Amino acid sequence: MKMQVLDADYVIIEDRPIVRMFGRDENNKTACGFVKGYFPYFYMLARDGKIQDMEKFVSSKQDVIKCERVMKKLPRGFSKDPTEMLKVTLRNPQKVSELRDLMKTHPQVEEIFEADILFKYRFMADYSISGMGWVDTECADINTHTVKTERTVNVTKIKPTDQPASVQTKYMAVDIETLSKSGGLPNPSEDDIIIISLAFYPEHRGNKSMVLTIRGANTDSVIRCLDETEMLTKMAGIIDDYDPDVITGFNINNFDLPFILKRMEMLKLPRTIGRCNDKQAYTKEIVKNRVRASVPGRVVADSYQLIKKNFLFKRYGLMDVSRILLNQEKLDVAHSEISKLWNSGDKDKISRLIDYARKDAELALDLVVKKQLLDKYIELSKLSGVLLQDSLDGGEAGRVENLLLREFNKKNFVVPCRPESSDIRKKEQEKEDNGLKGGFVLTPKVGLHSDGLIVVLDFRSMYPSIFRSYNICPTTIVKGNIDGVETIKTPEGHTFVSKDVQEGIIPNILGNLLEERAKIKKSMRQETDEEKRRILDAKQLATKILANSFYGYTGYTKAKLYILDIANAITSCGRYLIQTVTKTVESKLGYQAVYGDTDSIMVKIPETDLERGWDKGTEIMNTINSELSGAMQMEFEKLFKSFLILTKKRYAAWKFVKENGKWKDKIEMKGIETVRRDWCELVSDTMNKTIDIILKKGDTKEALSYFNGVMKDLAENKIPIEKLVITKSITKSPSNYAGMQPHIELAKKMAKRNSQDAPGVGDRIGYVITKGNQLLSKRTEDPAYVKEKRLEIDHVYYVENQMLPPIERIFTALGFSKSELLGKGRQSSLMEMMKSKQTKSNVFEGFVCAGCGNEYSASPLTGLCQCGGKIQIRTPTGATEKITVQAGNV
DNA sequence: ACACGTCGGGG
DNA sequence: GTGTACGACGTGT
Repeated sequence: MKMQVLDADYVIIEDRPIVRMFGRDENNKTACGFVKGYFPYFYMLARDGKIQDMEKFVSSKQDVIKCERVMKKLPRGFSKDPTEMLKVTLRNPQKVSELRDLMKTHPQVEEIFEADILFKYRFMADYSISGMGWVDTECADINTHTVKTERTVNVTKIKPTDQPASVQTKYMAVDIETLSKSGGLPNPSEDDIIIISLAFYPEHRGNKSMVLTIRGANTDSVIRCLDETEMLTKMAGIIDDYDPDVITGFNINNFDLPFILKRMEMLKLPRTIGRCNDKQAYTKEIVKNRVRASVPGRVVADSYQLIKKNFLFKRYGLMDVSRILLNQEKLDVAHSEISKLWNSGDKDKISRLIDYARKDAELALDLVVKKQLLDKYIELSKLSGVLLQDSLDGGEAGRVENLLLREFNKKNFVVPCRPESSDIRKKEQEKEDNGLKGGFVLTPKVGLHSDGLIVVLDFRSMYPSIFRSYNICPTTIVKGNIDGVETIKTPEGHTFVSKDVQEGIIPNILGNLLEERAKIKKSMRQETDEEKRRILDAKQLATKILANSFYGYTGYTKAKLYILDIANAITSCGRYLIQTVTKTVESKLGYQAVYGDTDSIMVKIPETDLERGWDKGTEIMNTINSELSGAMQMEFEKLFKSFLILTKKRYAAWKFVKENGKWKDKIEMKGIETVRRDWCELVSDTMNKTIDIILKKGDTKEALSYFNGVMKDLAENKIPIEKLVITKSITKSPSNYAGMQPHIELAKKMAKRNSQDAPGVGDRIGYVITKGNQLLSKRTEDPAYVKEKRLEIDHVYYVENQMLPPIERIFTALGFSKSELLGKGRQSSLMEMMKSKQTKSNVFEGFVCAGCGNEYSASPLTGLCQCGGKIQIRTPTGATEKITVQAGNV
């Protein structure tokens, strides 16, 4: 039997572990393979070579079934030869941590290795099995009541294999409706579930979705239940019947699944909604307010969490998300409406609620299926080895570690245990003291560059390439002196043995990943099938993500292979390289590098024609690359027609790329936010428009006058109130807020006016700021109320608190002052004026009256001479310049 | 600039 | 389960 590994765990039968692999076989049948006879083990290194003492002690321990002397290579620091250590094999995985902790206190134990690896991952690593990977087995079918899969086998041989056929993954979405007795969010210990909706892909017995309810009609896809117990029992039955691989839903990890499981527990129903009868599904609070669900044999993929990780939106509600991503509308029912509809006794109203619930499940499903949200995670699992569930929930460190374990073991190295919390504190301290310096950021030539093109050059896969070209790895690092071995020194003096002596494991992994990525990208270019291209794209993205994780991993204090010297070696090489390139560009080629960050450089060329700029860019790239080693190369892929840089890490550019011989343009922004949830729409609109004018017309004055116009409209109440609405949400009952918060004050006000329709806990509330002399929080108002009562908007607030902070940054970079933004004319302070005059070779000497010629060393506050004449600046040449001096500026 | 706390999604 | 622990955005000395 061949099968794809969707999930894995183990059970103890007759005091022995049995590994279980869940998935689908080559005939698309759900399958479970039992593997017997595999046992947990770990390694111990003796202090001062006193291995026999340690051996004697540990072999006497209960549950130790084997104790062997083995030759293994140590993971930290280069050593030519392996070291003798003890491999301890146990009967029961659950006893490993106990024995490990005991041995840690033993005086003859120097270090323990690989004693914190999950048993399923220990097994998978030893047999080179990856999550979502395929295995080929020799096996015998068995009958058992412990698992529910269509095919269950005892595996006698297992090895990884290529995918034999495409299987159809089954997805099911869940959504529940509940009523809250207490107001606020429903609570499973007191509120019951009234509706459960399920959506299926592919369809389930001809149904795209089904709804379970305890009120309303009984139709084809609506099942009327007597009570909650029957409803939950039927739900479990449908899950068994449909047997999904992936369970999804919108925020199921933090709401629906914990709620369902808690209700099942309270109603004493078995929570065996996974693929086995001996383990129940459960949810666990990881950190406060963060719950993770686990269903044996299946994968829980929360569409809300996936979208939040993969897309940048202002809001992540199901309503907003399905509108943007699916172009579909949610059937909106306000929370307060749910109980009204439910208790109305009206068939149509209840069926509206049922439709609403059905649609929510369908949308949650569509998000995962149509937007292919799992593709990337499936590829990350295949590459790194972790199970799909862990690819979805876990971070980068877990993936890197899983891959490192496999590759270290293949080359006869052992992997250290995860550091204890005391070690982590030490490492954090060390990191703080010695520091981990990041990339080099070129001081930007602030302002707008539109008088020529900007050639943008990037190092491709900079950090992974540095690992490779300097053979950087925990296994190759050399501390102190080493004789007779060829080494490579980084510019900052970190030393590694050369590749010919021993190739580092990380450089080797990265070499494979980068090579794989290049291959995938090549086949992508030839692939015409849309579906296949998408998969290839997910694959290349996964190789990139994984390759880029290694640098961060070495500087992560909780990593098994945290080595600050390595992280620093990487960044220092990066800084050296980008600075070398800058020198080449500026000294040798004579161009100006207007900006650069870590692995990129923006070069200004005196050329406005895109085609000629492209040739020039290619020429610059070639010159740079001819001076770099083969492993480190720069790429030239884009030109900026105009470039507005505000500060380090903040810029906007009008980007041009050549695709299939055609130019494509786009506004690219870094570090400049135009959308933020606490900004009203006017801010985002104005910012985008301003940046557009600056970049596309290169006309800063027009941008300024556009902005002045908006400010004028604001002052004259010409801006539609919708554009001024600020939205925040109420998270707890208004009386529980300690401080004064604008939106909470409004909620209170609205409750006083009309308690029925007032926003409550969990609601989002939109407000505007009105004029008045009370505290700001007291001047928040409901936009509808403002319209109705014709209240005045506090435009000063909107100018100072909303519009200016972000937009001022842009204009300051262009040399405009705040007063110009406000449309009051140039009004820079005299101090600034003096400074700027001095730099322009006109040495400032004082002030002189344009009327009577009277001299002043400081300007009168009025800006006018006693005679009434205008004050001007006096310079040694006698030249004067007209300035408007206004009171209050000195 | 920085540390510290809260909120998000769901009904 | 041989185990790990969110991230963005807000406020506040």
